[in-house]
Amino acid sequence: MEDVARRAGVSTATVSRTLRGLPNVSADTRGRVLAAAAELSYVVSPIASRLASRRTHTVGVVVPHAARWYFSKVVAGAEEVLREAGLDLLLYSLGDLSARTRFFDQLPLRRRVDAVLTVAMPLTEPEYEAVHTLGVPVVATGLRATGTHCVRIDDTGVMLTAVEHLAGLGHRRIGMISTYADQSMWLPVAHERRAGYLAGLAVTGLPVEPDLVVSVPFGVSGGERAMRRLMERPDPPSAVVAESDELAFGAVAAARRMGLAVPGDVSVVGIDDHDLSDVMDLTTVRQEVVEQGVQAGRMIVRAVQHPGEEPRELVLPTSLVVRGSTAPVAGSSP
Amino acid sequence: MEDVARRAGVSTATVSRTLRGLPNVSADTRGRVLAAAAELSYVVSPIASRLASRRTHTVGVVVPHAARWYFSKVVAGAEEVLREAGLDLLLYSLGDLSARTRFFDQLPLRRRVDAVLTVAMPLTEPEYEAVHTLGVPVVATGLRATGTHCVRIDDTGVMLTAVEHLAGLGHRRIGMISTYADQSMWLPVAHERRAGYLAGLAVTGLPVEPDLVVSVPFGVSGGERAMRRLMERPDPPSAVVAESDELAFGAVAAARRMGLAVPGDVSVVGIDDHDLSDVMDLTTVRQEVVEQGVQAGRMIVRAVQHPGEEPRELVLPTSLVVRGSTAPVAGSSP
DNA sequence: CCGTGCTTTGCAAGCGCTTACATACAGAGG
DNA sequence: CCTCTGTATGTAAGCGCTTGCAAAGCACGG
Repeated sequence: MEDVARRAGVSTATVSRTLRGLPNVSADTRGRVLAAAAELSYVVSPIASRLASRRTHTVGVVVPHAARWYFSKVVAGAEEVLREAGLDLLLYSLGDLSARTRFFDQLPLRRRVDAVLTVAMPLTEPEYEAVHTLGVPVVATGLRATGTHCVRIDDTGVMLTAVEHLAGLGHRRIGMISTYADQSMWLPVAHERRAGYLAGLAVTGLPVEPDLVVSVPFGVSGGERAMRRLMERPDPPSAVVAESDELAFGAVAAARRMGLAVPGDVSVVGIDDHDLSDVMDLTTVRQEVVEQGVQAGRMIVRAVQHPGEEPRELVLPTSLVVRGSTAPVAGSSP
Repeated sequence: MEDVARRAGVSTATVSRTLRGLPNVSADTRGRVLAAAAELSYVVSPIASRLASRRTHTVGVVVPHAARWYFSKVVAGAEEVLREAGLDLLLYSLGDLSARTRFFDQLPLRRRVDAVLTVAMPLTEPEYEAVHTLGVPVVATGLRATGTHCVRIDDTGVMLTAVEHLAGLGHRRIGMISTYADQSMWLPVAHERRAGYLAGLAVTGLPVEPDLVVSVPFGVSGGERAMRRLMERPDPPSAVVAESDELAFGAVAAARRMGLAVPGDVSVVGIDDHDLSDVMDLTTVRQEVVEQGVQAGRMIVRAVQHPGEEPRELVLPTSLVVRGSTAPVAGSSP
């Protein structure tokens, strides 16, 4: 920077101001500085500038599992807008429980970030407090959050939509594939979607049969297991809603492997509109995952610029996508 | 840090040495310092330490498309080992061509990283030079690289395996779904896999029919389009290999939508063993994608610690996974 | 011609660490 | 008892920026 200053015939302070686009630099000076910087192909050292300005220009993004479809989409969406805003993104993938406890114990984000983005991470009370000792704004995606900004979808609503769709096709006995807490992650979402399922039954006047809800670990193989459990019953349901498309994929596969036709013998609907849902011909309720990341990124940027604003909540719309995995119930009037 | 020093009755230099685990600190002092740090719940400021030590402790990871299956897996694998080694990971998702040119023009990694990891990014000569002006070690995954470390699979070998499998089932006319350069990404991989396909034909004594190779953009819908093109021919092939599982998914879906049974009318094999390949019942050649990330991460760590070592190349094994999308050719002896 | 209020620029003190170098001290060897 | 090594610690000079404050320059009205 000193070289640039010398070449432009100004002080380093002026170079600094110019390069950061501060207003109180004359056009003439600005030109000389920019020229000098270009000639020397100089870029400021972000590290030095962070130390001096006491801002990290970094946001911590913590996800349960970076490689999963949902999370990688959200992260990709957020990455784009954060980079645009000049913020670095520090990814923490918590993976298993031990990584999670270590993370919240040691809080490696201390002194490293200006904001935190949690992606579908329900925080326990102590975890919540731990994060807040960082003293930086927090934005949550993927679930309802209190006390922080958040962007999410209507998790009960999506399930309600799914059930209504099936009921509209004449299905009277609808099973649900739910998940149980894998390390207490996702818990609230599972809960809300289950509530949506129940609400759907209520709205359409169907009876609740608790045995028709089976809970499995998240993932394709969980979906398979759940489907098998449902369809091996003496009185299997004629339709099944799954908490997510990946579970639904497993369900469809399991049904076919059991010799059942989808949707002939059983209809299946998922939630997400996963990249492969079209290929699987899966009826689903679409959510815009990348968009959630983008919006979360915008919230982060706002929060970094104006800390201490009222927590804002953004609920993104969803929509039913009807494909070939659902059909009128067998035996209904043609 | 000063507070810790005072509390432990030593100088900040000693605190620094202790906290970084340098050897020349007496056990007694070490204990006092650690205790003081713990009591004050002090952690060093990574930023200050980076400025003073002139090392960023950060590695730049550049990928074409962060949200895609392959890339998010590699990144997740690398993230784990880099974090373990105390290195931050700075993700650059290049997305489209304009982002890419901007990236290599401005080189935002300047003064930011101690190493670079490129994931399945064939670099043009100028791009290669640009990256090398950073003066840091570079590791490439997903393709053969010269002049830098790299971890990859045998891209011609996987395709050879796929073709041999089909030939072994009696297929004599095997189509291939290839990709064409979307922004010159992936180019070399596509090339090598096509070479593997041709090698497979040669080895099994099958004739080359250039029309049986169709190139489409990467993705499920590309696979669909390609399959339609192949199967609408007057003389469609009895089997198809796809450059990747995602293309194969599209191919299978397209076949079914055309009323063709898989594998009854046409066998399909992919490359990857994607998370959903099992559910799609797709025969494929498995590669360990997360493991590639892990190994690349290890290489990065080594390279950061011992810069200037000979470029190393690591070729990971692959294996054929036979599922239900391939069967003996119709009309062959039962 | 001088005081005022702007805008533009420079000065210099940090930001919170690391590290070369100097120092102190303890035991070993003569 | 004294020098010689080697280890343990302290001193202080940076690392490369930002920024509060002061100074300088300028136009303007009185």
